[in-house]
Amino acid sequence: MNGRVLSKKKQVEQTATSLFQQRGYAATSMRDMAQALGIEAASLYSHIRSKEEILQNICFRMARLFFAAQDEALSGFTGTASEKLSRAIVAHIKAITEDTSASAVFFSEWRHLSEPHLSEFKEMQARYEGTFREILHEGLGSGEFVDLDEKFAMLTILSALNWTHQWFKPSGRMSAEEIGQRLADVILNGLRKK
Amino acid sequence: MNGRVLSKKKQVEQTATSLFQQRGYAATSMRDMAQALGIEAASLYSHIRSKEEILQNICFRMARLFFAAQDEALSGFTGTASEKLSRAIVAHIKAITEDTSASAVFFSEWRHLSEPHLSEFKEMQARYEGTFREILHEGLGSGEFVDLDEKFAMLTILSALNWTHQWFKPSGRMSAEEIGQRLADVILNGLRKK
DNA sequence: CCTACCGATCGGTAGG
DNA sequence: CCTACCGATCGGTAGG
Repeated sequence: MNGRVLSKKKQVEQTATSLFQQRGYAATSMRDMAQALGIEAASLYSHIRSKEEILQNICFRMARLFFAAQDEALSGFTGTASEKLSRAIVAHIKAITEDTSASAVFFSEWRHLSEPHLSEFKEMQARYEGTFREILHEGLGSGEFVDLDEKFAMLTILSALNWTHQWFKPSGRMSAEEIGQRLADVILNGLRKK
Repeated sequence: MNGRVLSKKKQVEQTATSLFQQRGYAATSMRDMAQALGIEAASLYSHIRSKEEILQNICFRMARLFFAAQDEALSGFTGTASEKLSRAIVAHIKAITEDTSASAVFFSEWRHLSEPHLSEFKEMQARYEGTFREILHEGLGSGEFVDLDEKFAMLTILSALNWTHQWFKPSGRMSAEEIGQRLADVILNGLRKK
């Protein structure tokens, strides 16, 4: 166990993340995972308790990443709603790019969580989105933003951001921060040149 | 068979669409569908050839809807890139709102298509997205749009549009056309008041 | 980490 | 549209 070699449990989770991303949680069998790792299906249970436990770990670890990035970007920050929105967007992209595969699973597979995890997950999601809604509310109240339905705008912004995981390559020309800044810029100012 | 009663085959497809949307294709069993329809699983095969055939019908029917709306909006139309983009966006939203459940399945479950349908689907998807890319290319060349990566911008715009199926209610205050226009407006001009 | 195995469930067919 | 049933595969356990 050192920094260069992942623990077997981490290896299992990483392999599972990749397969869940490619085929979806329901369509990935324990035997698929075992084969990808070169072991027998039954051996997986030395490292994990159940298939769903892996999904839980992926989803809640990503949720923590999103909250940590958001908190860091906003706690103690005072500024206009535009500035806050911009910081929240950059933080969101930063969290996505930290693990694009886990993000894909987080966004698409959480519905396969069982109770009580499903309810807990939805609660966290609502809380996270709430921060965006508050920023939009502030900007609408101050007359900084154009007249828009808060929830409508929040969902549209987040869905625009959430496909970043599909094409982000850590080896690409732009850093996560640069991509986040450009996205924030287009969301605030639009595609059309002034 | 008249206009008021759906054929049994259409009933099966509609029930399947709803279940695929809620639980995903892989997690929906033929027995789930049968139960929702009040018949035995084996009886489904009087109306459909296989589970995947249903998915194929949903995905390719939606694809035809998207193309038809796009063609109607753009064929023979001459105008600025902004105007074209706006029309393409309204058409896209119109197609989504015609069947939000089928749209959800179209967007999320197409990866479960088998060959050769999967390749055909991807080809159509690339062709459809290509129209958006061309419009962006035109607007970038003419200096109408701010400097952006074409593919990046195309994917971001479409992902912002594609969550409309999540919250659109035909009974809501805004029509599909109005929603499309507002989305086009925000994409072109941004959230920030000028 | 393996062999051996469990009961449940899967998509689908035969024959009416 | 049903009963009866098929072989394959599922997540998971016992015991080493």
